[in-house]
Amino acid sequence: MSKVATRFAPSPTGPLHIGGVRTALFNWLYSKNKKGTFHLRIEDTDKERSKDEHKIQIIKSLKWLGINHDGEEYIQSTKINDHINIVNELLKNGHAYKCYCTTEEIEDQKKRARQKKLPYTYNRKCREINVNEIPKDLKPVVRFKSKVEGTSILNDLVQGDVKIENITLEDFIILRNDGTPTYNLSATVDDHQMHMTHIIRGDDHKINTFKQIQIYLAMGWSLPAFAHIPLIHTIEGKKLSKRDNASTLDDYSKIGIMPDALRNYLLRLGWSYKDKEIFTLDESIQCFNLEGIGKSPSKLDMSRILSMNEHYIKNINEEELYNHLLEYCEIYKNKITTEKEKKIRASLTFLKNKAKTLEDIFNNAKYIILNVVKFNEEDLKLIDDNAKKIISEFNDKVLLIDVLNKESIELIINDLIKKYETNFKSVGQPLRIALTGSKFGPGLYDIIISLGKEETLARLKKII
RNA sequence: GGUCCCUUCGUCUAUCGGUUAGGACAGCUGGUUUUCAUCCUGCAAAGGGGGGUUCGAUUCCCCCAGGGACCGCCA
Repeated sequence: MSKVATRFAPSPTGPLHIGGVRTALFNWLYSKNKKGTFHLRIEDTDKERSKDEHKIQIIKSLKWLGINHDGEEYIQSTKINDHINIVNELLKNGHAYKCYCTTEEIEDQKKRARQKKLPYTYNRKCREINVNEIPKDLKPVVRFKSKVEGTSILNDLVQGDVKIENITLEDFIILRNDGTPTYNLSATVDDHQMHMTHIIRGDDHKINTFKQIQIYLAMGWSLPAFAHIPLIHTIEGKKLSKRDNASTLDDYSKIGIMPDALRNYLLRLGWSYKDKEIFTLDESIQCFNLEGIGKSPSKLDMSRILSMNEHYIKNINEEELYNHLLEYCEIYKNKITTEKEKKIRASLTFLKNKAKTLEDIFNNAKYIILNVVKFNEEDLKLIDDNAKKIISEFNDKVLLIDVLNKESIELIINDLIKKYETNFKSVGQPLRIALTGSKFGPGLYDIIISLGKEETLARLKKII
């Protein structure tokens, strides 16, 4: 048994979406579990739609998630000559033929089939074309001579044995009339030349697999194993498409989802290992297997992504969390300056307890990160004359104490509550607004301590 | 329409013929609490329908229904 080799083969015609990421993840995990290799192939043969920026985005996305490919990226467009050579061989050994039917002709047949409500397959007209019937002025396409009789069986590693009548497979085109090879041919040749042992891909490729197996057979190549994983559906139950919202990795990183959390979520979407929910990267490699992949499609559930992220926020060490936050804020929010760093680090323990995302942490920490406190009218109204009096008195008392800690602040607050015969809210809320510009956020004592005496007094002064 | 796949709480899933059908997320209670949360109690919530096989089916087989994928000179 040769060493396991898997690949992920996206086309750079759009940003990589979450379904593709999961396919990549499964391929990567499988190969790593088997101590094999994982490769990245860029299928950029659609010159019209392939964009370099998408290629870059794909590689960046995989890297962000911690998926690294072995070896160089395999660029499909550089192998076109190899593909064409195989087409010629297929032509030579009688497994393919030139087809002179025009697009108009084919379209017409399709239309007629639709009207009669019959399934359309190419009528194989050019299979046995006479030499003198060949139109001189037409450039032919090359079609693969599919089997007409018998049944093909795919021993799928996820779905089990899948049978199909060969007659339902049409003589698919392997070379266009402009001389370029098509997907099924190129992918097969590449997989063979890359020595892939396991092809793990979306369920939507199943028919392609039957076509591709025929090419392997015609060339006398040994077959890789195939596994078709169920697709991810939207909440409406439809295949995830590039047009769907929130389906690229960037959409998730933008709201402060961390790569490990998304990786863990994606792992458990359509795959299970008893009741285990949380997998470190190493554990996921250790535990991953094809048997655990479910057969039915699964729906994307944002609240689970969020709660997974929350779990990681609360459980990874704070050094690591801080680094994630630093990077996140720099890219999407406001950069955390070095002088703020100390304060943020010291406050992370309470900041993170109120957060599901890095964005939540940022929002909770805004009063530290931003230099200016922004107020809104509504909240400002809550600081009435009476409140100002309390704030002013609080200010005076803070001025007198040396050590600002929970006990000393609590003492002052409690005194004020007693003196004004009121409750915590009417003392705490105006103070909170004065200091942070918000009714919500971390605990008041935490806010004051994190700000420090000097900054606290400075902010209070602006209100009173 | 043809071919293929799928079907357990709202969602992700466990169960590999015998269970009070388990867990997680979301939901709803109650408690702690300094706003908002966290945290801790608890509750509710599922085998699409019909036939078989079997002493016994969520589990095996068949049919039906529902959902999905594919049906490009895109990949």
